[in-house]
Amino acid sequence: MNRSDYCNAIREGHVGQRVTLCGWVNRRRDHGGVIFIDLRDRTGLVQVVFSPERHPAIHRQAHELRSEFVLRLSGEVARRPQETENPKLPTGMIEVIADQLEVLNLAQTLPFQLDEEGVGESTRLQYRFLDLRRPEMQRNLQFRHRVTQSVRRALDAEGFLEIETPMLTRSTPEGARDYLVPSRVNPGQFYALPQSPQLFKQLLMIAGYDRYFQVARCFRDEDLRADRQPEFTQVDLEMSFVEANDVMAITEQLVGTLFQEAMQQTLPLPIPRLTYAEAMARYGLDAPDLRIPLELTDLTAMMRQTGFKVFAQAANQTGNRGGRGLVKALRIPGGATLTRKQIDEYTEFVAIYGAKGLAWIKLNGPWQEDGWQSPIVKFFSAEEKAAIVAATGAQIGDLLFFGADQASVVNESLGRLRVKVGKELHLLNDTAFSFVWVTEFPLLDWDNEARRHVAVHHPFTAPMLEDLHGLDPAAGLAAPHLDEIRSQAYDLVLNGTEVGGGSIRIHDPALQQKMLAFLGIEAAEAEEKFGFLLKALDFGAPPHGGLALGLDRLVAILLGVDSIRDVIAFPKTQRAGCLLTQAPSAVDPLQLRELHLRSTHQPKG
RNA sequence: GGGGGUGUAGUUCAGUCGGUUAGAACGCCGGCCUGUCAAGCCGGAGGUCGCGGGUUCGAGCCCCGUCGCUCCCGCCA
Repeated sequence: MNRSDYCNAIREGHVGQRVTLCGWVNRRRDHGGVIFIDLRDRTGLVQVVFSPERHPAIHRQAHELRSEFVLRLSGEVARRPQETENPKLPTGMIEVIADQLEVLNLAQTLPFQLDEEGVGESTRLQYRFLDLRRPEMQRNLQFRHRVTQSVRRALDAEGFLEIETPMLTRSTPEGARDYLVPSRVNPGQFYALPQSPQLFKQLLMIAGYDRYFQVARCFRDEDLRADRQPEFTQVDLEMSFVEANDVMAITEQLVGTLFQEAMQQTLPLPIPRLTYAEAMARYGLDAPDLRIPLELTDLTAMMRQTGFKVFAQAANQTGNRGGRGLVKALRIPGGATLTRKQIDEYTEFVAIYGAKGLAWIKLNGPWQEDGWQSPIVKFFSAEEKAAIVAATGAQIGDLLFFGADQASVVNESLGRLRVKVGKELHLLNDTAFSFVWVTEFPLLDWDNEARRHVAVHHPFTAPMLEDLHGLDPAAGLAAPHLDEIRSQAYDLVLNGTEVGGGSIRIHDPALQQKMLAFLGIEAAEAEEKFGFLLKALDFGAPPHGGLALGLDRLVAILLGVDSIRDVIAFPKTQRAGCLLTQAPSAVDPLQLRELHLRSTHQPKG
């Protein structure tokens, strides 16, 4: 007696047929006489009827059924009697009249009801195997499967080869903290779990595989967020003999295919592009949410001479990139209706990002000077007011927020404020999914703690060659124009979240050496840590580049769920623990000894 | 490392100014019930108020510490 159909497959066309179904008791409705069971499997529900007249023995057995018992049953599919159809169920026109019933397993009362909303996440994670039975989680993981399969089909069709790379690899400097694995065979030595397959995919290009992809697990030992797990999945791809445009075109085709196949939607292509500089100027963030029709206005030039010291000081502050001063405005159309309390809340909000305050002007109108309501308006001349209006396009009824500080603080605080206000005032346009490419990222960033430059993307990212012209690493690391070099790196942004990123890589060994020199990595150190890659570059490395999509984030956004934990079968908590298995855990001292390890941890006592 | 939120029945929550025996809904158990689909009606059981300490005649409530979960900053692409 094997299963003939999934529960949700039964339709009116089956009426009169015998079916055999397997599944869980979703709900029991025992009328004393007739008993109804909703039988559930991963596809959905079907109503099963136990009739005391037609099958008395089976009916008596059905009294003993409880929620989540596992059943196999057979019966005839029947059209439901008139007036008892349930239009809310896809199977609501029919029911199965059970004539055979086998209880495959019993179930204790569940620690939570599967159909209850808002069950605490701790409980759900502790009993994840039950949580995953819920239709919402079934939907999420089944959708994720469709996305993954769609990726495989699309890339296979474009000639990409799926190749696996090692999980036990070597620790490399730069980037995130590694998860380490001690080597038993090599005392005192450690593998690292890969932060990404970056170096291996470059080696595959050098090896001539030309187009590679992998649905790759990546590991980073950093603090968690709603969209960050210690292990996560990337759709990782790399191509030879390409430029940035080629990688972006393939990615757009890939995303377009998965929208068609998994979302049944046609994604408008091509995806619009912004340069990093433009994104920062207009939106303050390198991952702008273009659904929000608000933009920042740069007032720095016009504020150099103002009598308002806070603005003048910021406007005249010099420095590299994020360190220079900036004065910017964010215009909120109709924002004059915001209350003082709301403005105070926004002031607290921007403080999170280092803003020391949040200046504002309400344009109450009618248009005249005393229509301006603001603690700072008294500092501005009539000319300055006119210039502010002209630059921002402010109209009566609007509110202007201002940021004046070093550039990184102004951009981040106003950029985040733009998103928050846009969402809270429901200013989003009706595009459900808004993709944008952000291109021409800076190559290097200054790390104040380490007192050296670090790669914004990673050390193998190719610079834009025109920016490199005439630049000499021997000129020293403090050379101010190092900050001006752009890279051939690009991020894919969806609804204000980075869902992918990549670059054209350096294939010229000399340029790669120069790059490492920019980063303050000595030749000997480079040889020790990246020697295998440097050597490979000497043996006929083709031009190549690629990209990685954050699958967890992408799937979460497409499903409209707030946390990537809801699209991962067995996620970890914010403390990087698993409530189901209790990982991580202490281990037997013998295991440690085999690994040549001793813990220095002192338990609190 | 830092800031915010939170923890009361199996679950989701309420619990007044510190004052009698800590409540509700759902779930669970028992009974009744032949067309329900959040079935219905009647009855019942169920509590280490996260944990530890303190203040008090008296603590779910106040104070200190601690643990878990969560959001954010730092960190991380």
